Amino acid sequence: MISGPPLQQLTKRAQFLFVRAGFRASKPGVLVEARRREPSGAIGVGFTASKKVGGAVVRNRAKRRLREAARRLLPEHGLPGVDYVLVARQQTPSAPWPTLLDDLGNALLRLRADLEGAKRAKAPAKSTESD
RNA sequence: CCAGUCGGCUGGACGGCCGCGGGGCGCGCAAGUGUCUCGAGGAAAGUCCGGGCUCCACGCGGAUACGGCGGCGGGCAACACCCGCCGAAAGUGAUUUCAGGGAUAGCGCCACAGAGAAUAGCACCCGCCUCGCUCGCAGAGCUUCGGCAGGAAGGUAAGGGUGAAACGGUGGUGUAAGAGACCACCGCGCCAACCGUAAGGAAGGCGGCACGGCAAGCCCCGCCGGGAGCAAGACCGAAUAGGAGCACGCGUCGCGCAAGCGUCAGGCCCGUCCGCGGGUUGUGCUCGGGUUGGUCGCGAGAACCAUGCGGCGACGUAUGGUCCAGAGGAAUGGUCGUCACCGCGCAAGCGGUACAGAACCCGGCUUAUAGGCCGACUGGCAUU
RNA sequence: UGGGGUGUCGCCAAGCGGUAAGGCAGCGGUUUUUGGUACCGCCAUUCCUAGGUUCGAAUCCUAGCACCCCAG
Repeated sequence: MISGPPLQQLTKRAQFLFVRAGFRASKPGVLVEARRREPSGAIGVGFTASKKVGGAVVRNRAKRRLREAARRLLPEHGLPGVDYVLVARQQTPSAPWPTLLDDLGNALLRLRADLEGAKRAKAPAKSTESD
């Protein structure tokens, strides 16, 4: 595996709510939220699936697929010091595997652009932490 | 062979690559890492019952209230579960279903229709019969003298009609017409030889029609139930938080008798651009409570498998063998290929493979479930 | 884990054993030159689902489904 920044799992409700206030990118297979926690360090990642996705078996399956996809793509496309939350959608358990990987990859690229743009814009005026 | 009834089992297989949780062992100061091994279900579900376990309450026993259960016998740790039997109902049958105690303990309800709906009422529904009746009406009823019509009188409840249900049914005797008034059978009620542990069955006898339904309406009878739940509960456990006790001490200045308050100094903590700012404070020791957090509770048991024995069966028992998930955002997977099964298609091929995820643990119930397999039995047809 | 509640027309709802009120909306008509208003009429055959009790069930009982709320 490519050695990137270490992954760290988000577990607390407060951590999820923190990320919820950040950027988000929606694809048919997955909804990704991201917010910078610190300038550098571990990549935080959390997974969630609501009851809308299905029963317990289906939700577990969705989270397993997202976890596997994140394990492959996040060290390469994720930014250090940023927390990501992957939210399962209704197509997550049934979508073809390459499609799911594409969706996650595109979402991560989009968020990388958003995060870096915000960093530049935020540099002069430090106090404006909107969105 | 066709149709059906009941019971039981199963719930995809193999391989490549990359991974996950628990445990053992090795290496390592540690972080880790290598290796071996184990790793979801018949319903893990719904949370509807019964228990174990833990804490709380409680002198013992009983009663009331409330809730649950309700044929009999057995099984079980226990049960609302299971087995066998009895009764009732449905089906040609195998078989299935049943909250299946009490309606002379009492109260309540029975709409509409109908004459009448519950200590029966009796007669003003249509009727039937008798008649000593012919009053009233415009008609001193009409008449072929046989009767007909009417009725406000009497008898009757058989027939029709209403209703879910109408106070026994069918046939006969009887009668003016009728009526359990009487008779036979059936039904009903009471008693009952005998059989059965019992629920219950029942030969037979007696009575003489008298006792409608609803208790998943209130209720009565019998039996059962103390409450909460693993977020139970136990242990560990910081500081500038904060409680109690003991010993020591009582810094500077101001006010004050003192307690105390303010101030400065000192100690400690936080932030820091290292200038300082903010907070807090007698010192030491001991004890107890306790938030975040951590550990335990947590899986060798009403356990599973095989065989024998007892029992119709549920089940019990003996011997031998096995160790079998245990997290805390929650593991047992992701992906690719081959095969199996099903559907579509001439074919190549394409699509699909159920319901569903342990969270303290057991015994049941209920509900969901693609497909496949096995056994027992019933009815029909054909053949021998 | 424990406890409580709701489900009736497209929407809001009454009804608590005896033929399913009412309002809004909708449809048709009358009035009006037209629209609005007003008036009249129509609109529930599975009362969330499946069984059962009863002569009779939206109502009573049992099981299930969906949704909501409360406590820790």
